[in-house]
Amino acid sequence: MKLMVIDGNSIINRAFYGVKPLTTRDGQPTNAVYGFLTIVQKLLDEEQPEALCVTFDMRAPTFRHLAYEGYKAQRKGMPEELASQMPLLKQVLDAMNIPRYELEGWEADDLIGTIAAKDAAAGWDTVVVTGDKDSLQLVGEHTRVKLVSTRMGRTAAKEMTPESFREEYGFAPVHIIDLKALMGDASDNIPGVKGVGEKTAMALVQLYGSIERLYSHMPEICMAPGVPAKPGVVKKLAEGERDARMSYDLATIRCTAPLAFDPEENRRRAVNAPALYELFLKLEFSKLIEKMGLTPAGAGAGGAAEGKLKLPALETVADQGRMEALLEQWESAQHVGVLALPGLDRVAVSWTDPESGEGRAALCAAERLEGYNAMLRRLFSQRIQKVAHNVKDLMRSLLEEGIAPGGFLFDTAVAAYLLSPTDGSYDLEKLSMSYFNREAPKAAEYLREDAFSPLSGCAGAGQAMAQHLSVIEGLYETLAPKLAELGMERLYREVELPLCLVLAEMEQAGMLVDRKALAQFGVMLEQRLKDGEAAIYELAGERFNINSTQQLGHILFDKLELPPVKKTKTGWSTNAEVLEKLRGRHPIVDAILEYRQYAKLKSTYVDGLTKVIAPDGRIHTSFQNTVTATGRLSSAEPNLQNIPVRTELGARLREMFVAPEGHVLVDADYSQIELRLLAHIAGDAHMIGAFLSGEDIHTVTAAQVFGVPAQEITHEMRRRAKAVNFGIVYGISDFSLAQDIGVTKGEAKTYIEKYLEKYSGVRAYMSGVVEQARADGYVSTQMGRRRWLPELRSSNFNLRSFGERVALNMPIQGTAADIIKLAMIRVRDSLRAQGLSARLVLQVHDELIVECPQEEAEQVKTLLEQEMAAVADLAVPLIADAHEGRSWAEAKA
DNA sequence: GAGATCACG
DNA sequence: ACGTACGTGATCTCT
Repeated sequence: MKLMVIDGNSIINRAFYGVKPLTTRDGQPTNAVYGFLTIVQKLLDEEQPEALCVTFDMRAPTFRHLAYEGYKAQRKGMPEELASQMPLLKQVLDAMNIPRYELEGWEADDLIGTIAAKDAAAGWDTVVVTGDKDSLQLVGEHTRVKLVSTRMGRTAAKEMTPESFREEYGFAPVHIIDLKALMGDASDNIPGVKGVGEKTAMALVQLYGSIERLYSHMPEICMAPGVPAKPGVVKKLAEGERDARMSYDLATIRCTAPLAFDPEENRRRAVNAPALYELFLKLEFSKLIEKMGLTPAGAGAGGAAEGKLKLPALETVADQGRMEALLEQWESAQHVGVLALPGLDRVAVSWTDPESGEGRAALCAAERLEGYNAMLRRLFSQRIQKVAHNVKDLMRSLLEEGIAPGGFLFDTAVAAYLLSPTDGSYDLEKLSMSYFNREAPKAAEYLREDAFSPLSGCAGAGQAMAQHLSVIEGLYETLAPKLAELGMERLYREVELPLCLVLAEMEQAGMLVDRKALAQFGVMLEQRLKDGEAAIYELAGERFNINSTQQLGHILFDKLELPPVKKTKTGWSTNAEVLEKLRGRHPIVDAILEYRQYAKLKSTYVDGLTKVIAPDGRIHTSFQNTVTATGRLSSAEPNLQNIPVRTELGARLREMFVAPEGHVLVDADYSQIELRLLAHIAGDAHMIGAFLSGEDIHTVTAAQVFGVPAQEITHEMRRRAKAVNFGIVYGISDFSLAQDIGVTKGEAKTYIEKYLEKYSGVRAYMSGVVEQARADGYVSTQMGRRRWLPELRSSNFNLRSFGERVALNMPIQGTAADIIKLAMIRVRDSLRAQGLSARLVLQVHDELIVECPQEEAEQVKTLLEQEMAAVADLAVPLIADAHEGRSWAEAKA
């Protein structure tokens, strides 16, 4: 029989510092509780103990629990974000029917020791789970310790048995008390013997074991082999004997706490599911609810928060007459909800019955209805106001069917994204849970291949669509007022929503690819890869998988004995930066760098892109408008926003993106948009002046930083100034700047100081925006886009620093994103208004690409430059430059 | 599924 | 005393 006892305080601490901040909607931190449950679940799976309990300290956490967080944490005691989670954890444990023990005046350690002792007496084994090395003294025949550590959100547990302990320390576990008696433990207020440190103490304990034996052998000590021959060790030991004995007592875990404990009473029990469900709802642990299959008490009874969702009565539209009647109702309804399958074979519509006020829904299927296509045209015209989830995708489907989309009133996915852009995903199941505490079926219910096949009984699929429509309706009611409340209505109505159509059109347009040229390029790369591979095997003296960083590391650092430069979590780093440093030490390094370049180009670009060329010879990316934390778009399947350009060979890929016969590509990009926005937002007079003068900003900055006239700026000085400019926008540190441009930390620091001295408005902005963000809990762009920053209130230094850098960067990157989004809408509308057949095909953050007939090129260039520049009225000029070419490579120049 | 690497702004 | 720049997506290896 085996009992697992968890050191509650220690593990919740590890969880708190190891798991990124997580809060409920109203700001209650929950990361420590969540992390605790994850850690415990993992260990339970591993150990499968018959019994389980948790111990807690009955007073403020001891210093040692916080010791690894540094003295600041010690001094202040437990941070509020953690303290507030303690009662929550206890509630969760109670709901899970896991016994917990705490005793006035006794530390968790002592309780654990007592429990282990009672287990042993009852013939049970004990597994102690803690993050705290002090407990190692308990390790014995019937007691193991699992030492838990968390790094970067990953938990690892190291198992300590008498054998593994002895292997690591060279003495029996119980002598860890003697070790502490000698060396002390500052974090635990154990003095130890003055003048004896870890080295001496280890040697002595390995030699003598207990201090008892040590003191009885005092005279021989100075001659003993292995003991550091420090003069006066004997004297110090003699003088410190009292301290040693006192420390011994302090370090000893007391296994005699007055605790009524019987392992039998701690056998694992089923959780109290309704209670746990309520609690997890409160904590917004929807994933855990799902994983544990929890359901509310008396399912269907309905809690208070569920009132917002009403399941509409569903009908299946059977004939054209009924459809006609419905369309009329929808046209006079204030709004309807729509949910369509990707191919538009089926569409479900929800609305409120004007007479009864009841929720209704109708399901229309292409296969069953004559005039289905005409119905779609009417449903998706301006005359019916529609609320949908992921409007862009729906519009794309419509465009593919040749139907002009109109009358879109609200997009629940985009709204949820604007309200909280860092949530990762916004599927209806998740939103239903987080906004209404209500489970929704998985979209797969109706997206499955056979969802509506007569064999599988399609009633379930229709019901699932109806349920999702009820979530869409509920979200519309809930999110629309929230957007207004947070001042994002205009951003929503004038940017995000109209952008959906622009993006849908761009996706549908796609970019033409020169398939043959791409294939040829691939053949050339293939050959170089083959040659490179052979050369590398030759230089290494063996064949191995060059793509495996592990195997490559072995070759470079073990076999060829090159000096490792940097570590990763799993071994020695072999990235380009490292290899660059090893250049010249062995010819294999250059060969690998080259090989890597070819491999990347071949697999990601040549092969990757070839795979996704559509039958029309074009590549249709998907623009994601609910992904980034700053408001930028992203591009996926394939990503067309990271096509190579920085190296000559890579840039050849852009020759493969071409315009059709008689057409050209026009590429227009903003000049230094982020730095211009920094100047504008910070209101920095000098930087504004620099932009107004029209000089090269990096050269001007170099002149400022290095204190020499602009004419005397060298290439290297400009390069460094450019790095400082970028660094500032990212929330710079001297260390990283030094790393980036290859100077010492001191020099980097001087550059930054000089920079901020000259651009004092920037300095003021940097401190101001962080301070404001701390007060508000968020940062925002000029158009009101928001990013919440719970990190700023974290007591974890790294997280807090990250929050500060984000606070600096997001308003700049985000405003640039807002600007180009607005520009896209204006450009698209102007192209139409001017009757041009030119169309937008790509956006790459500060760059727009238009495909147009050759004869429209001049007009399009002017239009792009003007519209893009006119979007924002800044304290500095906003400039866009356009070029044309037969390929993207040509047009970029 | 996570980590390492590398492509872009 | 901390660890080291913002924002993405794709591919490959390895568990």
